[in-house]
Amino acid sequence: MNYSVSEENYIKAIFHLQGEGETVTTNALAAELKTRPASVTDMLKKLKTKKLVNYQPYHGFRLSPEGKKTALGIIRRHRLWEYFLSEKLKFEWNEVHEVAEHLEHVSSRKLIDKLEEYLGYPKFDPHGDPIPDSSGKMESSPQTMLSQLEPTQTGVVIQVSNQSPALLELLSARKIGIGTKIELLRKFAFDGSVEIRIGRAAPFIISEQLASNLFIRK
Amino acid sequence: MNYSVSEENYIKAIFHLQGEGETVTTNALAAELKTRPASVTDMLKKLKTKKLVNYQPYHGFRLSPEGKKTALGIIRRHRLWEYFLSEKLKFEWNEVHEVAEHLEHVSSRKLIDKLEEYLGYPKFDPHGDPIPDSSGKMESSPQTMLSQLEPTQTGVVIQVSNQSPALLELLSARKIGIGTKIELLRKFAFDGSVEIRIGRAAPFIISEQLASNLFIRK
DNA sequence: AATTTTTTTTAGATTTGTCTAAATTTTATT
DNA sequence: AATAAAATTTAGACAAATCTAAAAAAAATT
Repeated sequence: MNYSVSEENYIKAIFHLQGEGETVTTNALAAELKTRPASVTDMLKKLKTKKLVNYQPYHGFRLSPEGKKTALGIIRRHRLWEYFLSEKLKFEWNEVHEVAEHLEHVSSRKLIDKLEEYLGYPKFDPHGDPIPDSSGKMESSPQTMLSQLEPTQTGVVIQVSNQSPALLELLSARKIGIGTKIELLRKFAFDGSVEIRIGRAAPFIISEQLASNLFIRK
Repeated sequence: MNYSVSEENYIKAIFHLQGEGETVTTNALAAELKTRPASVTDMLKKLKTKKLVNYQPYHGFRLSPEGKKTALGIIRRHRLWEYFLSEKLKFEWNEVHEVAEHLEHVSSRKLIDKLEEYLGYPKFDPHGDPIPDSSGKMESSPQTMLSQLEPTQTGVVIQVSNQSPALLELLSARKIGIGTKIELLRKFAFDGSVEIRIGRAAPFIISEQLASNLFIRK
């Protein structure tokens, strides 16, 4: 019922990699966790005996129902702390992830439930990712890619596709964050780049790659 | 500069045991940490190479200046979290300690400084213990034992001498906590017990032992 | 279908923190 | 001062989590 920090990190990483239906490979998980494939094999044997993964040697793995439930619990803790850091402690949007990586492993059930209550039962973290409730359910944010907006439509950023430092750095420089209202002015067919405007500031152009990593709600 | 959870627990325990001028013994520390004397010896060798303790085999030890600074940092984190849990998340007074034991090991400097700011720079935790500031300084609460009050004097509980579950349980049953206003009515010379009254409730008698573990401000 | 390449697992070592049992040192007692 | 008792350290073992290097299995290529 209670897992080590290391086990929790493996469970969380498998959850992120497995998505809807994919099986996860040893190498992929090793890359994700910046560890060695041999270490992954070792840990998977342990997680298998604990019935948290369905693992067949040489043929990849996915989380068991129990493993998935555990993963959602860890993600719940992570995202609630991110919300707390951002909303209450006024951390910058791109600083919360690293600190939450540590806080998420404090596994008091009561702590997390009371924290959630204190925060007012938020449904999304500062990156726009949904926060699972105490039973593991979460909203699937109805989202559109910015690049799919039509010219002169306006939307609010509700999510970014991932939290790589490179992306966060660029967003920070562009002054784009969750909640930012963006108006799409033109689309350039040549390279897919789009011209946007934020508030009354001067319009500017962002790459197709960036535009398709920003999810918005109209 | 950054220590493991285990190292931090040793440092904190040594700090509590060494008080003003005492040298700490291997057995005392083993008892405090619920571990074996041999384990303590092992860890002390490590802490010595890291220059956190002054340790002479067979002759006890105390924290070095660097070790003391580290201890105060850990205690600062612990007490700020206790304050947060009690004040913001509405934990019961006697529940905060255990959760804070885990939170205290999340060592982001920025997290703690921002938490302190958010909490309004509290000077005492819910047990009445002073919270070190970011440089390690803390107030030494000017305190009197309840048992030293004279009849009909009144005081406010500002600290309890320790946080043993047994004491906290008794205080909880007696409905006594930090901030409770107590009027001392009589002292019984035979066994040192004292009759007290809280607000307008019926007076009752507490043991000398309990009375001398409650620190009050007049 | 055979061979090469890639992926994954195994075998054995390492680090951290713990333990038990035995040896050593210090302290207390006669 | 000698001896007994208590405290402490050493020696050697173990579990968790990691690693490197080698072996084995699967996938890709010829």
